[in-house]
Amino acid sequence: MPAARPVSLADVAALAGVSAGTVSRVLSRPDMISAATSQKVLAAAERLGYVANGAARALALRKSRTIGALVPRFGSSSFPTLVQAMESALAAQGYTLLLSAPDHARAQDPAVLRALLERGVDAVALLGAEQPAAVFNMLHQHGIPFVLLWALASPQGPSVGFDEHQAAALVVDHLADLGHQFIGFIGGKTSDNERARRRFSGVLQAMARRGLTLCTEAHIETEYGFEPGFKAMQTVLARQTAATAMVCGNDYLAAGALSALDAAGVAVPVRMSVISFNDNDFAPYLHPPLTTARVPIREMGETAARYLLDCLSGEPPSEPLPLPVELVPRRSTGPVPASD
Amino acid sequence: MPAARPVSLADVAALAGVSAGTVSRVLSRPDMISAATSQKVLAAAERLGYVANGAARALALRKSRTIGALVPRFGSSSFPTLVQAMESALAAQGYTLLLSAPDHARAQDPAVLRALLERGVDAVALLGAEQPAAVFNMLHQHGIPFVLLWALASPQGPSVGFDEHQAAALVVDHLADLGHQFIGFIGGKTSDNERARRRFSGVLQAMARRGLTLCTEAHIETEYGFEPGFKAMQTVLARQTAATAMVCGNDYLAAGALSALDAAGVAVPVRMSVISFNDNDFAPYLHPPLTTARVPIREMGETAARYLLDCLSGEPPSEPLPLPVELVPRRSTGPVPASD
DNA sequence: TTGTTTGATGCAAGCGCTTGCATTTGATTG
DNA sequence: CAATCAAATGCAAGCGCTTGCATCAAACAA
Repeated sequence: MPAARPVSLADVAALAGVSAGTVSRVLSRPDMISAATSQKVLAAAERLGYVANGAARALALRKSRTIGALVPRFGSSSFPTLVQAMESALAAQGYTLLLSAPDHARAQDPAVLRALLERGVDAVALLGAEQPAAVFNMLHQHGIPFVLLWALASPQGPSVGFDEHQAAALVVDHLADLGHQFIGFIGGKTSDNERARRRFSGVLQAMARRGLTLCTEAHIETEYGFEPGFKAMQTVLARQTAATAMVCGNDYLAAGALSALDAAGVAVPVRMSVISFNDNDFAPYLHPPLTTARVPIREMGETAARYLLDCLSGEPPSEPLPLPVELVPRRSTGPVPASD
Repeated sequence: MPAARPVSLADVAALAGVSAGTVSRVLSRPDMISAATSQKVLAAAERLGYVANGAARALALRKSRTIGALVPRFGSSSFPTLVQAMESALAAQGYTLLLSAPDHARAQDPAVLRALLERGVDAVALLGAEQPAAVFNMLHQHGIPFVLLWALASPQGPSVGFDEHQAAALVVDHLADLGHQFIGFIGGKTSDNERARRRFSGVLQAMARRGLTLCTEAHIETEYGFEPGFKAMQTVLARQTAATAMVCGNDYLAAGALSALDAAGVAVPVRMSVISFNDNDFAPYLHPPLTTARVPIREMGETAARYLLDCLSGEPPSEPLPLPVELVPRRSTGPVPASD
């Protein structure tokens, strides 16, 4: 039997024989109230199955203990991990994560942010530093704390991320140290993905620093994902390039590539090395286990949460430091094949 | 310069020279208002950068256009896909998903549901049919629509899911048809996972129906995940069982198992077949590509969203039908090896 | 012209909770 | 015993939005 009208503070107050104000205080500042009354009130609340009305509280308090996260669709990517880490860290402080996961097309739409603000979030986390001006305006106008995820030292605002160049250097140096000179790259679309763009330019720079150049025949831009990685690798194979190593933009692409290599009977790493970025959970279980630059995904989520929480508690948080990246050498990379 | 006080309806009204009520109507029932006033109001709102206060609206309307989802931590599993599908379907109708992802220990804690209710969700989706009575009580008392995910025709309430027995039959029949008689099983902990339990019993029943029995030597229960799958397979291998096929509780376990088999030099499917459930995105890219029973994960999310939305729009939704499962044969299964 | 009708707006009462301030009560002190 | 004080509680004013009802002004009919 659905309650006709949900139990309100006033109901509890009536049952306990006190005023609504008192009930409110029992619930939020128990030390202000005598033990005896507290008991009564708590008992009444319990008996009635009272559940506070968050909207009313948010209205009165002008805050909601809710944090908005604006992270594009996380079909095949590392975002779920990131999101979960945030959610987890926030929940520990009694905050809730309001998740907004627009598809790619709407990810940059200020209307999405607006929807989040309407829900009354106290702070928001956005993926990436490249947001339309309208977004930053709205944020500032509302005087709401925010943080940019997977970005580094952005002039746009506080960001939590890691050094893409460092990650790229890890990857390229590893290959260079193994003697590879002809290196290909399968990456995400630089045209519509800020992260893919930074990753690519990082790799390019790292190669330049080691006196290497990209094997343009073996360079493909595609969507992120297993299938695209598979296809891209097939294409590269068909081109019979000189590349002895492929760096992939992320582990999804790499997994696809490894699969294509396997299907084509190309031994990894004997005839071709494969390396990538992120170290997603499946990386150690590929064939062969994938060498990859571990990127601090979980840590980004946690750091972002902590930063926002600090903002809200009035502490003066300093901009989060870049998080560490690290090469995880596994068996998909090896010395350059003896030239035949 | 953060606005001292956020722009309110009244501010817009003042600027536009109308009453607050009118502004409200312009925003929600535009057809009630003359075009001229609408223009003025909209312009004023625009100029002020007005963003509605959702708490106030929720308070006045007694609904929030927010749906709560209670899904345990989704570290390594299919839940992100499910959640995203829901989010996506809800967003299309202007609803927001409020995600609550407690860790395993708290997943059953009624306090978590309570938190969701406090946030004023209009409906909620829960993972699994086995919830504490307190949870169902709270739901009923609040007269809030809810749906059970990944459950089937539960007496507890409306559920969206698929037939585990059918899925198990698909898997077992496939193996039986290939001539396997000695079959092992690596599954999740039946003691604390309702889904693992159903999966296991489904497999058992399907085997019985085909006159097969579980190779108990090759039966291991463990956590879900790559690593546990890897370890479990190693254990099975060490036991030198007669099993010629392993069914795994999900693709994560199977991927770990395949990796262990590969490391041990056991050819798949020549010397051992591996099959599992779910058809996660990485399944086609394992070595070898994994035969698995595809389970309607995305569809469950969408169906749940639709069901809840129907409830809220006052339509009399019928309990969702079981969704289809399907075997996806790939290369990790093959005929039983010639006995040596 | 005057009485009707109708569409467009204004008014004001909540929605349930928090909180500053006033009040009450019992304890404490001179 | 009266005066003083502190702790505990009640009161009531919002928080920003929606909406039923009253009002008002054109537009129309008579």
